Amino acid sequence: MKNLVIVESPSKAKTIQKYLGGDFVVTSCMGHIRDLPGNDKAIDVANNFTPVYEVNDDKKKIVAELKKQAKQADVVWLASDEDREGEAIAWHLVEALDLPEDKTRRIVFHEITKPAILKAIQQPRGIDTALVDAQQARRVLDRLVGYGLSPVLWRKVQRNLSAGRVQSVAVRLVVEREREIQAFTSTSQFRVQAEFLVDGKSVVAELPHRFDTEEEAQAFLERCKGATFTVNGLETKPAKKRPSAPFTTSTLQQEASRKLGYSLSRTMKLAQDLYEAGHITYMRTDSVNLSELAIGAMAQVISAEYGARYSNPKNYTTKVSSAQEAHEAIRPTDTTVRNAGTTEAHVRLYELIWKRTVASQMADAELERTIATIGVSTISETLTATGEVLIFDGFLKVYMESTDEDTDSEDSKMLPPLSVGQVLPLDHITAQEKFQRPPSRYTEASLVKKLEELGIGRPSTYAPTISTIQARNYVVKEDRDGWKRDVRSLTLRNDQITRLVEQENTGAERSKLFPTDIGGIVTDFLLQHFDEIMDYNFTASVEKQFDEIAAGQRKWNDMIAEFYGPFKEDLDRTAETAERQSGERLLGVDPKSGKNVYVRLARYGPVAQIGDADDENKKMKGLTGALSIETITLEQALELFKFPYVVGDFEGKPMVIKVGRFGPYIDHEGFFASIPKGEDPLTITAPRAEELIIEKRKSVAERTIKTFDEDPDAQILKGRWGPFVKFGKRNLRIPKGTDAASLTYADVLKLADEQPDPAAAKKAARKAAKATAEPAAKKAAPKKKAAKKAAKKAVKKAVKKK
DNA sequence: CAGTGAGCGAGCTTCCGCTTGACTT
Repeated sequence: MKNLVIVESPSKAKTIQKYLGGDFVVTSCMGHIRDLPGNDKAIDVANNFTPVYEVNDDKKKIVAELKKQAKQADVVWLASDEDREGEAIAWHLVEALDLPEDKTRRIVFHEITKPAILKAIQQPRGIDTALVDAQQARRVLDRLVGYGLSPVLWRKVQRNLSAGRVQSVAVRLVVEREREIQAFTSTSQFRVQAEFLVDGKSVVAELPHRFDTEEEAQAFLERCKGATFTVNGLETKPAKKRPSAPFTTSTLQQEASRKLGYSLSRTMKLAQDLYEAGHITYMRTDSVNLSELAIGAMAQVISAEYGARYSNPKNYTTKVSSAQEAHEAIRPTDTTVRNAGTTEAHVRLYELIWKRTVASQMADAELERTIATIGVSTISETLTATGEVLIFDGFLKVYMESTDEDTDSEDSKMLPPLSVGQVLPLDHITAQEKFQRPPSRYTEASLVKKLEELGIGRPSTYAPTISTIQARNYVVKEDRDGWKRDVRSLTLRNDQITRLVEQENTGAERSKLFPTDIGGIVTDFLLQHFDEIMDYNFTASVEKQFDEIAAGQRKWNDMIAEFYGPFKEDLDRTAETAERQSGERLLGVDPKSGKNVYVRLARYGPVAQIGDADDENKKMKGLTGALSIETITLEQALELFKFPYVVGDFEGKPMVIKVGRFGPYIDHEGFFASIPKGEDPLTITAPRAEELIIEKRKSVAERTIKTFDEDPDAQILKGRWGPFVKFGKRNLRIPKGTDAASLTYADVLKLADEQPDPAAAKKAARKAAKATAEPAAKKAAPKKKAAKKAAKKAVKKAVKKK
């Protein structure tokens, strides 16, 4: 073999193989191959923060294979991405594969096109060790921060929690936004709009200022009685709309969320599939750059399809300062392909990418905006009517970006032809009460947008980060019901003023991010003791230092040492002095018992408590639904203690309303039915409870394929991925091609025997760990760690085998 | 899933960023 080329992704390897031909073998390493081990030996703090790297467990096979191939090759070309992480991957490959310098070449390209690859081969270089050092600084800093802060949280707040440079700031954003919303008091104003009828067409004009009170609005309408309305001025201005830049990871996530309603992980999975099938370029990118080839190809498609006037070839420059631009923007690999993808969801995402990319290469839309000033004979103030006419649609023919804010500005309409001095016949004037909107809650995608603006996180981590903060229960993605409020309006028609009070729904949310109590408590705790890391500019400031390291102006160990000194002091001081955080609040006094009522975070979550901590007869109830420690009232807390109660009898047995870990439910002598969110468990009626029990029975029956007389704990059920056997607490898989309904109890026992029991495996692994650890414990501690690791592996293996 | 919450204490948890599959009830 003459040449071995190593890239990061197998799909990329396949494409490049086509461009390079027979003298080259192109293969992939699947991203990072080595990393710090997950223990406290990973960084030798006392020795200049020297990191210890290990080949990742899931990369051992790949590394072995690459090593073999590298030995046989004359030249090894390291073609990992052209950024900090990519440079580090190349360096780790040199180290892990023992590559001799004289047969190793480092090459880079930021687009996968034949000319770019061939050019790169002509310009090989060595490893940029300064850039590698910048990556090491990044890696070590993140480990020190994450593994430094998390244990403090275990001690001071709750077990299994985590903190880190990226996730903790993401949570902070959600927590602070929620507090802004809670603190927001919505004031209203009256907006005045007049509607005229000109040749059967409606012209809507607005008073530029709003009234704070109904009385002022009323007074204004009174003054408009009997007035004539005349066009005082007409002004037309040309305007342009520009297409948006092609997609990056973050903008794709935002648009797929807004236009298609996809979650981050769904979008990324679909994009990955399209990428692997060769339909789109790489989907984890921060660049809006398009290759020259792509721009040329698109110009042809646009001219052919829409006419030359619609084509406006151009490249975009990124506005994101943290961008490393190792790849192109996300675009179709072949613009002539209008449809791609195997499922409806894939097709829709591809279409979105196609339209966005093509639109980016099209001409601006041209508009004409008209502003008419309308005088009112009885007063000095004027009304304004605005209209918009599309002169040339340009890129709008293909694509229009949507926005996060669902503004209630009416669509800009066309105005009928008007002339100065023209008298407009009034149909009516309405003063409508308009409430100020509180800041909007984050969606997954808008939180990513915010993080990107702050330079926090990378395209490959946006979706996982948002998943992590939900997995840790710092943040929940939920729908919330709104509430009704009165909206007043006054309408002047035929010199008569009528007043109307209508109800509107407000505050309803869909798929928005809400902080949990634990999210709030952890954020406050970290802000109090580690304000530097929680600062929204922390990442930007360390990034600047990483850049200095990359430029060779600074040694990475020095930078880390400078950071770690004060950080370690904060860690130690906090561990020693900080009290355990429970978010406890005293709500007031229970009128029945005269005891204090508290809310706080207990072991299994937030609780309300009647009685002080040392009260032997204190009572506790878990907080349910949307109740939170921060906002719960005394009345709401006392309501919780009304459970459990009997709502009525059904089939001779009582229906008891209870609140469990997963919310309110009906206990019908051991048969459980949840009370849906949005229904108040305190006012539920007996007939409704019966209905819920019957519904639940039906769904259980539908789910059940077969039961066994021999063992009521064994059932064949329908699951999300087809039929499976529920065997006590275990779930057994049914081999492909087996008719689930025909399984006998003996078959079930056989399946149980064949398939490993993860719980038992875990137990066994623990035991094994203990057995090996105990004799070693006398001598040396490190061996104990090794045993633990072995145990962990054994569990993983046992579970995997299944 | 389904009434938990004391106290003791063993054993455990955790970061960010680069990649795919394997797997999910």
